[in-house]
Amino acid sequence: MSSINENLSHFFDTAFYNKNMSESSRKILSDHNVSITNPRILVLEALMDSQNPQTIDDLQKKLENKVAKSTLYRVLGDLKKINVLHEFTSPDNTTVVELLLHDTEHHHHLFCSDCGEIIDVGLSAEFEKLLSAEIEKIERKFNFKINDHRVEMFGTCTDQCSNCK
Amino acid sequence: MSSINENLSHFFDTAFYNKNMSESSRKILSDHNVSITNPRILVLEALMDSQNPQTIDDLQKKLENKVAKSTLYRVLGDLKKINVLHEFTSPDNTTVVELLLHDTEHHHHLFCSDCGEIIDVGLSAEFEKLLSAEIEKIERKFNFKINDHRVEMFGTCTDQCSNCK
DNA sequence: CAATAAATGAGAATAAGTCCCATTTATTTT
DNA sequence: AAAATAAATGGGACTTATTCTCATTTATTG
Repeated sequence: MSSINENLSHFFDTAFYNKNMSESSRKILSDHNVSITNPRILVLEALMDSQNPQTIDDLQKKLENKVAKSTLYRVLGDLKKINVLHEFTSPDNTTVVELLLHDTEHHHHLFCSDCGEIIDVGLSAEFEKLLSAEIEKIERKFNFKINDHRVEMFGTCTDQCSNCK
Repeated sequence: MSSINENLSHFFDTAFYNKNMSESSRKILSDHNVSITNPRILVLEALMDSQNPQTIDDLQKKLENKVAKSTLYRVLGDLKKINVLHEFTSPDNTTVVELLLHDTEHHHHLFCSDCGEIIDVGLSAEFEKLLSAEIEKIERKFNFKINDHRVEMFGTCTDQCSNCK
């Protein structure tokens, strides 16, 4: 319905992942040889609850003290280690975190300075090709091996934050 | 000599800005109706000392306690307010800061995960045009007004960090 | 040059994130 | 399936970056 979900629907096998979040949390853990514990399942469920990046505070609220702060940070670290979690910082310097469920979901971020919302954005395949070419030039110029990139876009939603929930 | 300086030389009117850093610091302040004080001049000089983004720690070392920590943060805030300073966060979650001396110096960042260095990178004018077009599509799709963007590239320098000083 | 306003220094306060260790939970072995 | 072993957790102490407070100093204005 919303353009956000529409835009990102290809990132999820929705039928699978939404059916039973506990089940898919377990699958993520076992697929990566990480032991299945209650706190890990709860954190994964909280992460799955939203497709866009969330703050640590968002997560803590959802978890309602069912997971200790130290455990939350530890679990997030575990998920980063197995590459299912991406952590970055918003323009107002808040740490945000998002699940990466497939390697295919390369995307970028759109930041609203009014409401703070962060929206995942895919760019066209043609543009990504041009960007890759440009990045190859940079690799040669600076003698770098570049293994990832991201385009950040900063602005404001123009109609009463309709995109921002 | 280094490819970094060569790449960024157009960002600076070197003859002017390097001649007398104290003079140009004063000019920056008076141009923006900010009162000229010693701490502000010292911080601006420390910022001018490097063309690439620096950590707060770098600055504190250069300033050798000639400026109080609270004042340093306050001055950085002042400089952000008048839009001559850009603050962002590196992938390892360190706050970095760089002077923006002209509006013309739109650029992007290349992060080395080996040595932590951050390098300013300009992309070709043709590519920037294509990127703008792509961003306009995003504006329409999400009903956003986008006023800035940045491409972040992540990788490692391949020959013993020759680029990284 | 005096009066007023603004900026600074030093350290206390806050907040995000990490660390430690005794207890609990998962896994492996028998 | 129970015991033994290994791993994970909770809770709070600790660390570190940044902000805040306020008495003093420095700049600006009349």
